[in-house]
Amino acid sequence: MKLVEIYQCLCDETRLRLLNLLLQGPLCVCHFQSVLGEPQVKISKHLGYLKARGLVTAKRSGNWVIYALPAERTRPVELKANLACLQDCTATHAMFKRDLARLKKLDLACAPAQVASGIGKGKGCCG
Amino acid sequence: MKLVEIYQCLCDETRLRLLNLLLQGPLCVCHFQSVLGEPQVKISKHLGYLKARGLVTAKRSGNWVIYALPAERTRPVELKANLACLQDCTATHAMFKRDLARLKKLDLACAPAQVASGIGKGKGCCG
DNA sequence: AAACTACATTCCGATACCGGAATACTGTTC
DNA sequence: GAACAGTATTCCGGTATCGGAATGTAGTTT
Repeated sequence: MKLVEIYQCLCDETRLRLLNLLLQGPLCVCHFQSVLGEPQVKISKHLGYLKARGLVTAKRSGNWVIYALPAERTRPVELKANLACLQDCTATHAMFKRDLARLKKLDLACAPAQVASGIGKGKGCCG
Repeated sequence: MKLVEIYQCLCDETRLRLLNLLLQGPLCVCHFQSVLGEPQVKISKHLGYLKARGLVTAKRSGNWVIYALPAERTRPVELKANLACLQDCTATHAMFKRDLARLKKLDLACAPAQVASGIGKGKGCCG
């Protein structure tokens, strides 16, 4: 993974918000939609951009697709460093804090553990 | 200074190389040219890009223009964090290390202290 | 003031990115 | 299998960026 490619992923505000949320753990697309309040196509395309460059992974689970940061052990050093830096920087900014607050208010009906156990399937995810 | 604007400055390889060099101290344009081996217009435009966004400062000194990172005390937190992160990341990459090695080999005839004292004026800068 | 050095800007074509509308795809429910 | 939910992709216009050639500008030397 080239350093400049990491920065290319970080140079869009929507992607920064997505990654900021992912620092809390895996999430499905509808969570991003409901937290960011942006249209589905926009979210999906930016997630695709990040995935194509290895900054996130995706796995399908029923109707939903769960996005996550790569496992910590497999993260290149530059990515670790920049994610840590990003977390520091977002911690003090209103928009990012607001996103995290909204995330906590979701019931996370399709959070990975619950999806795996079958809870929430077909019941809708984020209302 | 917005976080995303910092990343927009970091998402080009030439600009990463320029900033990596500036972490060592102020430099004039001809130093960048001779270290990077890139045409003048390319260097100048990227420095202009960084200057327009506040990541570097420029002051003229005779024929030369000296570029520098903003004074440490005036650097926004996000910039400090990202410059530190950048320095960590470049420290282990061949191209960036090679640039630093080349920089050390220059006699720095127009280095700020020497320019201020009049040494080097008109004698050419980087040959 | 003419010639020169160092640097910036303008003009141009090529490419990448961004956002939205519409459509396609995948898996589930009835 | 038809309808549905969640997600991805394609098509499109607008805009930003990038690099190079040519030209412009500021300051210096002679």
